Amino acid sequence: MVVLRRTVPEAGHPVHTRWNWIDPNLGMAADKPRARLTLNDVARGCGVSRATVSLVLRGSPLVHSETRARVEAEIRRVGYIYNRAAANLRAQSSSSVALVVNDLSNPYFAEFAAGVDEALAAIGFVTLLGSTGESVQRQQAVLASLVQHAPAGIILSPAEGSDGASVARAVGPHVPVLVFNRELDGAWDYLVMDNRTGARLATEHLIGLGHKRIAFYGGHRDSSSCRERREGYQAALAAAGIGIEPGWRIETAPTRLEAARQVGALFARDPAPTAAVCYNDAVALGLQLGLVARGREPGVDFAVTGFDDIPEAALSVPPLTTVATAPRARGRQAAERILARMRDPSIAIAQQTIPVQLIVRESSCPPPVAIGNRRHE
Amino acid sequence: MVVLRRTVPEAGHPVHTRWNWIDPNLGMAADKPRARLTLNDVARGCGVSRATVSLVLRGSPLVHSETRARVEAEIRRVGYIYNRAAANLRAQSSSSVALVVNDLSNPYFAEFAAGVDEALAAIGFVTLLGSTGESVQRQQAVLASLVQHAPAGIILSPAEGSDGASVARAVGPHVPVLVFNRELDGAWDYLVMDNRTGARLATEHLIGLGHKRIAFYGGHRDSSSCRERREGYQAALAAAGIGIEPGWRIETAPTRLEAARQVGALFARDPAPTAAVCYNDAVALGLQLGLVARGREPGVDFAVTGFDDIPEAALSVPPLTTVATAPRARGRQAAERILARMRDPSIAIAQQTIPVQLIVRESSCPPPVAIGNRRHE
DNA sequence: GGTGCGACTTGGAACGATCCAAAACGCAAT
DNA sequence: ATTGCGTTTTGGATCGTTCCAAGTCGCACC
Repeated sequence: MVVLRRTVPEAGHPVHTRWNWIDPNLGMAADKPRARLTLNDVARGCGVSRATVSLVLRGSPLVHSETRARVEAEIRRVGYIYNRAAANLRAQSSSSVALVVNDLSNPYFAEFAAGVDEALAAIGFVTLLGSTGESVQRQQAVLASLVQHAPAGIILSPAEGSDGASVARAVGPHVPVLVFNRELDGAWDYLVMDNRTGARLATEHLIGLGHKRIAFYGGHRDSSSCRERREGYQAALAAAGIGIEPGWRIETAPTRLEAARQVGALFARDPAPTAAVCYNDAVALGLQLGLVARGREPGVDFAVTGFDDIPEAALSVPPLTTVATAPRARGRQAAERILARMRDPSIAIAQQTIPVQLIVRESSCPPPVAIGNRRHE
Repeated sequence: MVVLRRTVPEAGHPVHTRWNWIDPNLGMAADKPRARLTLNDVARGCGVSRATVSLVLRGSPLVHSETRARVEAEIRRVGYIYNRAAANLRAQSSSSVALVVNDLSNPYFAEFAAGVDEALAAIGFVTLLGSTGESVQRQQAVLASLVQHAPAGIILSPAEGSDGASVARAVGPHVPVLVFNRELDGAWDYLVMDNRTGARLATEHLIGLGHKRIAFYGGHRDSSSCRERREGYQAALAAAGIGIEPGWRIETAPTRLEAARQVGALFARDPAPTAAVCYNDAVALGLQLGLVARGREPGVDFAVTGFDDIPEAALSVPPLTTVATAPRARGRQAAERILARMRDPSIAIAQQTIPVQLIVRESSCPPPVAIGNRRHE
């Protein structure tokens, strides 16, 4: 068996990867371990031709039912396994889709990946997984590697700071790409969440409860999803005639830990906000922890909303009001879209916007000053 | 482009899958969209033979440096993309590994998958993903589909209730399999956590703090990992001469929600336990929520330990004492193992046990009756 | 001026499937 | 016996790569 080992993942020129030369004979196993069975073996085994077996495998109506039965019996008897790579080579088709995510350990993407795989598996496709760990260099290497397996399409959630031109160069002109979750410069087929509307809904919900001093909490300034959510937040405030306090836009890494650490910034000046629209659920949960640590009670004297509706959101104390996007369904949708483009490459690229839904739970309470119907668990 | 659509995923006979017959000409795109470039195109483009280009691609020392430069320039110029499927077909080798997990949305497996992909990507392999959603039938279908892509090996975390013989039949005799996380009847290469030791360590830790009434909380009775952890728990109690109260082994689904719901069972009889060794972190976190809901304070008047050390464990209130198994490193380890067996199939199958480590945090406190140095945050 | 040799290069023949045009077969009608 | 026709079957050619044996080339040596 020949093994090619890649050395440097040349980030600059992903189209052409160099390998170490390894003498083919070097790793040769001494004994020939009875190669995998082929169409020919099956054909010989039951006295028909390759072509007939191939037709049987694909369920063609051309073969006589008697012949079919004989062939199927033989297939089962010898334990023949179809070689899809060979079939794809000849048929110039593919039966895989590549999924490249920036962070698999994020439960949101894990759910998304599960959705993609679910939809692909249903039609006999497989998912080629690539994870970039938010590194643009690894993303180039991963794309270069995946594209060599001739996937029917690529679903990409770009690493932060990705360059559209580099991605286009790595992927080449023949594979349809669906960009998910983040924006990428250039003309791409998109599947993006309606971040603005989501954040607007959450903010309007807080305004409706009586809040006037509302912060936007967490996320990176330069992340496109964060920017869009901030815009939705600002739009809602502007529409309600509420002024925006720049000091109430607090930047943190989008993790629970960082969000918990930065809570102090919310109360740096007087008057302090009475509610916060958070960048996502992780941040919101971190904020709740941080509030508790400072002696405040989220859902009672400070209102919090999140974004994503990750499984923990429903189980936190208090349960988190958030904006749901159903990542698994999104994964299925992404797979459907890439398959549609694969079947008809002439479909125009477009921007599909994912609808969002506000889920109201106990973390969003009226402001302490407002007297009224306070919900309690 | 020919599309084969699988109909019924025949669970019984996964070796031979039947497809609907679709007339090849039916879905034919009218315009021929300029096929992908091949070695031949590159060769013609710079006036050498296929063979030479092939040697250049694989970094062979046989080609003249001048020729190499010319070929590399041409490769870059036309944007040639290597067709690994064709290469694998000829070389009878493979550059992919299949990863089949029972539940991708579980952060533990997501981390594991990230580790696998990390290790594979480093040597230019790709990960074929398959997720079974804990369904034995889907597992058979997924295995049958993946094996057709001729992976170099399969890493399998079996769905609950898997039958070893069925798995062996679906996979065939030529692909090395590494079973992870769960036991599977038959002779397999294993990578399993040291569940007994982990639970024993946690239990001993609680005993060392002064607890005498310790429950085992959560998990399914018939899950092998749960059984092993229970055995470690029992071993520690027995070694300390503490009797086991059968009513303190409480069964729940291994989720946060279910664990939170069942808390009442812990306090059904008097005297009630003062501590609980939990099946895993999800259960432990659920238990903590349930305790709070009943007016008890975990880490102050009731001690809790978990298993897995998921990211949330460090961030819960109180932070969770747990047993760490470093899933990402386990993923890398699994990939290494499968690659080793791929390179030398004669390696004997074995059971590799993953070392575990007790991480002590604030959720494990001394029992309320014991007077002494109570830690506090 | 042949011979040998090292350094490169190259044209088929694979790999395991699909596709196509042609062949074989059975059977009824001429 | 021949023809025609519909149903089944089949042998190459092909997909894009790798491998191998055999090729070309330049040059030193006798």
